Amino acid sequence: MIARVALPVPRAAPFDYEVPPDLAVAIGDRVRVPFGTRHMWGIVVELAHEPAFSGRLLPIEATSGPALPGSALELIAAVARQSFVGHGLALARLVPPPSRSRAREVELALSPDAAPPPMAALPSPSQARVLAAVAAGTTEVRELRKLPGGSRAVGSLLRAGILRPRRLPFSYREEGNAITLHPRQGEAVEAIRAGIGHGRVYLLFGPPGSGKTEVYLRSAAEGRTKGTTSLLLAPEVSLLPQLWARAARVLGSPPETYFGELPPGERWRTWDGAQRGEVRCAVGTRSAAFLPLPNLGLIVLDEEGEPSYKQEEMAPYYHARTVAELRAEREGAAVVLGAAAPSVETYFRAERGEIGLLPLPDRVVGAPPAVRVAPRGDDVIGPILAEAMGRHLARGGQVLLFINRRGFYTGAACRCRAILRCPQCQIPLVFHLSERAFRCHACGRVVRDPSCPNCGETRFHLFGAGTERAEHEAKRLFPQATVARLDADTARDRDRILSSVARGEVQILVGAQMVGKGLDFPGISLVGILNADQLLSVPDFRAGERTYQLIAGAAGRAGRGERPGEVIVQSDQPDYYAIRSALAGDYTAFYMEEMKYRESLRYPPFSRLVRLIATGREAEAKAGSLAEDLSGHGFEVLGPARLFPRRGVPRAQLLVRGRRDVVDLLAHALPHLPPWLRVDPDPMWLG
DNA sequence: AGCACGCCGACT
DNA sequence: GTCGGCGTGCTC
Repeated sequence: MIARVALPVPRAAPFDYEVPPDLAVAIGDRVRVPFGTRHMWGIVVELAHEPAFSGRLLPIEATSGPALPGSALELIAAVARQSFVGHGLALARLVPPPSRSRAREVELALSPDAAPPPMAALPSPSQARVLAAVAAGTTEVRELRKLPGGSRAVGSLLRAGILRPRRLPFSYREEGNAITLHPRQGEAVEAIRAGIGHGRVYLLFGPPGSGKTEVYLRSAAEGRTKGTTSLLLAPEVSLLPQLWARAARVLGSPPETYFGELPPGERWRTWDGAQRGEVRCAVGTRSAAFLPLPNLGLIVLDEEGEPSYKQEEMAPYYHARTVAELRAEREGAAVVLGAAAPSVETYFRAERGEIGLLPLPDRVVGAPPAVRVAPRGDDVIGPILAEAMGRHLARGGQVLLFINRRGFYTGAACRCRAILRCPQCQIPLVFHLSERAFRCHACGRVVRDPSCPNCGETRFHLFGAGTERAEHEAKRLFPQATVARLDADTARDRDRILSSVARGEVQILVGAQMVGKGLDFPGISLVGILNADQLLSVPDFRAGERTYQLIAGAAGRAGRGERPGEVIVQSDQPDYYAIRSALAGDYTAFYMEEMKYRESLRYPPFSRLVRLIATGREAEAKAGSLAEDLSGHGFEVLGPARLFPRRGVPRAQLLVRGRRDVVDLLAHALPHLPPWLRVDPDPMWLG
């Protein structure tokens, strides 16, 4: 018997190995094979009787059992093809390696009113200390081990079943109360229910507070009665706790979780549970789109326009939406794309009837917020916003301040007009107060005592504002208020920060990207968007769309409870269409203007773009000759354009513009990618 | 992706 | 003389 094994090497085709007679190997199994001078783990993609390779075959050495089912194998093969990556490499990056999950947190296994443990399990003094600490709220195993005799006691208490690993990654809880559906919500659930098993795709289009989440969850519950499984995706880990808690309420049992930063053991546990058919519902971020749930009935992408659904840092480049739609085609799952501000491409498809449009016109949670614009001026928090903050805080409301940059000052300029840049990446350095140092947001380099590369000056004019400066200003203006900051730098405390916001212990929350999305805190009555203009300063064809999404999304956080909401957008260009229509909450007005712009410059959805990135020495020259080559084959090529170097390595890019089939045509024209070239179909950003 | 093989510059 | 630079090419 011959097994074809996909290995994590650039080449697309699998390698043939002999299956030893005493080894049981199936398609989708992870196997260890000799490869050149070393050994590698790969995945069996095919079994055959005759080898396709004429040389001598080596035997498979070992197997660690099923890594994924055949359907997921084919799905990943399709994604690998579209992103010009070898099947084995894509598998290695998308399928988690088997890993034992070690308990990081524990909880008491017994409810307080349960029967006491039998005599044999009576705790020793050190066990008693551990139990007392757990009862007092210490759940981290690392902490418990520090107690006298703690290391051993935790182990024996786990073995005895008195403690158990805490599986639920979030402490956030939501009080359960049944919600009656609005008629339009009911119609949407009914439509989605009919699409389960038929691979239909829907845009669930409704303003913030129109009850989209309830529709997703009721649809998942409908699927459950039909015996199908569901996958609920959110664009950001910070949105998972609430989605998880609400899913647990509506579905009656907590869903599984899956996202990139999950500890390896937990990731594997969810993945393996899914392929064994033990998972009926999972929540996660974009990588969860690949979870091999059998009998998949529903995939939801909440806030489908969010760019974080696209993997763009590392190959394989994929969009969770296209993965979901591939699964709709192959597995019959219904796909629900939920958004208040959908991507222009998706709304275009809905308008043309390519996908179903399910509108939810009315807000069912709270009243629409009053939205005002205020000049930005020189203040981080201008007088109009400050006045409103004082007013809302005095009435016991919570305030959310949104700013799209991290750090304290976002730039430093020398007398000689030079801007302080990262010596490796060439992008402007950002001053962080927490470290009293400059940081490069591309490579993470920390620069403590910079000097101007031009004139040697060591003093700089610092300008611009990020989350740290906004936090500082909020504390200065309202010293009696508790201010918290949530951005990538404080993300490891995300759970704690969000819980204290939910409990009302935080009056002012300052945040970047991650707070602008679907967070649902009834106590937040005022949202301030500190610098709406900064959003537009990105020279990119999606800048308008992004501006609309961020303003509409942040505004949607206001007034979800009893108190009427208020939104203040600081901008010096309030008449720019993306800002004007976002202030009015009028997506279709934005869409019409945006479509004129996209059509005039033939940007998506009026074309399809593919981004080709060359890296290494002579990147620009190589990209240039590739451009000539592709033009000669009839492709419309833009560029080459030089990019900021990555880790000191020069980069250049080309854009290829074409019709729907441009990716297939390119794949034909570039059967063997040189190692210095990456291909990113349908890029989110062009820079 | 690694790692070996291979052919040209400065060193004990 | 050789130690080592990293340019090509192969791994079932």
